[in-house]
Amino acid sequence: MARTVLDRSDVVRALAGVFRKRGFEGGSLSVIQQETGVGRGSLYYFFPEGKTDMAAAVLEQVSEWFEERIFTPLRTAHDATEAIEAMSQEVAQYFTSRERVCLFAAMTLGEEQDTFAEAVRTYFTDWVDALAGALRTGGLSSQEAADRALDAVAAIQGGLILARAYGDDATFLGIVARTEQRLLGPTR
Amino acid sequence: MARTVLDRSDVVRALAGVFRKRGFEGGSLSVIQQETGVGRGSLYYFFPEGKTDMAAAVLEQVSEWFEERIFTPLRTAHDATEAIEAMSQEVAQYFTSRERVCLFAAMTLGEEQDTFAEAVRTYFTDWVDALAGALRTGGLSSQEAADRALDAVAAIQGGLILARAYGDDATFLGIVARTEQRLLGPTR
DNA sequence: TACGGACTGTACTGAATAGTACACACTGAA
DNA sequence: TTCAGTGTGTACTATTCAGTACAGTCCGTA
Repeated sequence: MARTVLDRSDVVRALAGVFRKRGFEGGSLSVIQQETGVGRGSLYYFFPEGKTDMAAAVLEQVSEWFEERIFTPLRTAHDATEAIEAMSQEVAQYFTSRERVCLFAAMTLGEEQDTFAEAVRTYFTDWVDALAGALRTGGLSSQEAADRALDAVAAIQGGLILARAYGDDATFLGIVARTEQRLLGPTR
Repeated sequence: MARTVLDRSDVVRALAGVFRKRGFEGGSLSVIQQETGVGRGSLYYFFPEGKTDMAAAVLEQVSEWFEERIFTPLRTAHDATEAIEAMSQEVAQYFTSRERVCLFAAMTLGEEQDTFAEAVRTYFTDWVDALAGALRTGGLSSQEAADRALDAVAAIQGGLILARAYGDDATFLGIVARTEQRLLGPTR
């Protein structure tokens, strides 16, 4: 009976797509089955705990991507300006190619809130802290760096909401560009 | 059999609470019944189309609140600074007393996206346009006003996400305060 | 060739789901 | 005191849901 053989990370990628489109609660097992082409058997083989396991795996994959492409570069940067420009570019490309949805932000809503509270907090604090570190490297005070970093991450997340509301990438890209300017701008 | 008699706006307010806590998909009819104390019969009496009707009614009520307390004051303001300070205060109080959830933002996710796309777009454009108008009154160029207004609304929305992620109102209030400063700050 | 582990599809179960039907109860007006 | 209108609670249905069970299949190794 077995037809196509997939490995776990393929399934996780497919799941991420479903969750981005339909939300975590909206993506029922039947929908997941249909849209990923992965059967019920395989789904429960890979994720014995069901949907919760699936969401955790997806979040972990997203987390790894950000760690590798955003957080670590920010942390190890010698040139703050370069690092922040790189972040903007990566972020812009990442979200415009993924339905303009941040799955961690989506997990702050609804029932699943509690289940993933810690993972969500870690994701955002990692981002904010890494960015603040780069800003301090660039010569900002600790307080100023922390504030700007927090504001920047908020602006990006809010930008995604507006981009979805407007059905428009340009809005998001504009926000990211101005956020970058503000991060690199002079102290008041 | 009938016990308590409610009117529609009470029910809508109760529904808003449920949707904020559990999300739109998460709030099943049984949960809604239980948490609002409104029976199935009444629910379908007030909202014949079911959950879609309920969500529409909730969004309309939120919309009216913002129109009255935020958008109209911004539009009719003579003193831009005052109007923007008032907006900050209203927004801060509104969201901290409502689970830090913007229901319109929540509707940009998941299945319900398409159903309410127009209402969501209207809500955000109304806000951004009203704010941009106030900024122009304050002496900013059209372009600068539009950019700052968009960035401010994005910052507020992103601030809500971070506040939920951190389980912390202070984060949100800080973001709102700095957003206000940026709105009122000098042109570069 | 045989065998075990990794993987897959399908048929099933009990619980929960949205929505319907309807009898009932209050209220104000005639 | 009747009556219509506005609500309200409950029992019901058909559907969908997450999760289980299990037989079947492919692949690498010996």
